[in-house]
Amino acid sequence: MEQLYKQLQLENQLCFSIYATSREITKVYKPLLDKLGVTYPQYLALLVLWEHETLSVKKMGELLYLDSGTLTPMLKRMQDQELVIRQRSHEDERVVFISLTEKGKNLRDKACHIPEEVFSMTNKSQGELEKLKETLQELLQSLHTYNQK
Amino acid sequence: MEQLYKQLQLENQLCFSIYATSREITKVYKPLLDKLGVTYPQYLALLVLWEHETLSVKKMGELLYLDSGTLTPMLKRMQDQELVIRQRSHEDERVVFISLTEKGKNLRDKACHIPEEVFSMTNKSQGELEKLKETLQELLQSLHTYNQK
DNA sequence: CCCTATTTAATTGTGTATAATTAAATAAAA
DNA sequence: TTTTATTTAATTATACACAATTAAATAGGG
Repeated sequence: MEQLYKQLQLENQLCFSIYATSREITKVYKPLLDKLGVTYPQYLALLVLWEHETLSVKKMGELLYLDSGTLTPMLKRMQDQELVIRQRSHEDERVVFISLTEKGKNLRDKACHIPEEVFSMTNKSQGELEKLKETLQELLQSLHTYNQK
Repeated sequence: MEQLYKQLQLENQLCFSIYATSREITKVYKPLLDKLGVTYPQYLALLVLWEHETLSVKKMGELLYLDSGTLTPMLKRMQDQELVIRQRSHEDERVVFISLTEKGKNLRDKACHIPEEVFSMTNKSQGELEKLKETLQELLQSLHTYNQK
């Protein structure tokens, strides 16, 4: 039983180190994203829109692992800020396409230097972070596949 | 500029792989924690209480990297479920101590097997996950120190 | 063609997160 | 001792997250 209790110690929880690190990263981004007027999840939406130009809500949800309960209100807030346009498909009225406004497109240049600024806070080498990212992407795939079943 | 745009691709974002993995892990825990009647953040609170018996809200916040705006309402919900007791310190009326009820203590035995069940979903070796945890703990420390300044 | 199943967003309700403010209590300085 | 600064929770307001449900539209089978 002692051995089992030991596995419940906070210090031994990989899940907690991921959970806490994720929130600390969001805090590092905060002052940088405040300059752009967006939150961290909104920044992720911009990343995929800068890459894809136009996306359905469903496709964005697949890329970001978020569902419509999260995306719909968030994208409406981004529409209010005139960062994105939401329009229903004519071919299939169930589908809503999201695209960038000029204002949304222009934020890309202001965001360019964010990755290196965040990198400088980590005290880690590029290689170490690259390795970490790859391990997490594999883990993410395993867990996501399991959660889909 | 192309090089800078490339760094904004979702696939190149370590931050996103941490963020998405964290949420997928929470989903893996969901059915296991439903049996105990708690959420994932509530489970983290139980982990530290099982280790420390009694804690102030401040101390719990330091351990979990959460502030009173998150903990106060969460601990009130846990009190409503009769998992914890909240009582103000007599020495310093600003301090609120949190301790476990019998019901809260007893959940420990039901939680014992959760870590190994989650482990089995990862498709990774113990060693690989241990290494991942250590890297993340170092990163967490760097980011937290930076966020405190 | 009609019925059923599926797909897709939106909505609703609950539970975190966090910044900013408030309020109470303690400690420290003048 | 009186004032000032600090500490600690609680409160408030905003923004995610996600499960579950709803509603509309499309697709597929008979």
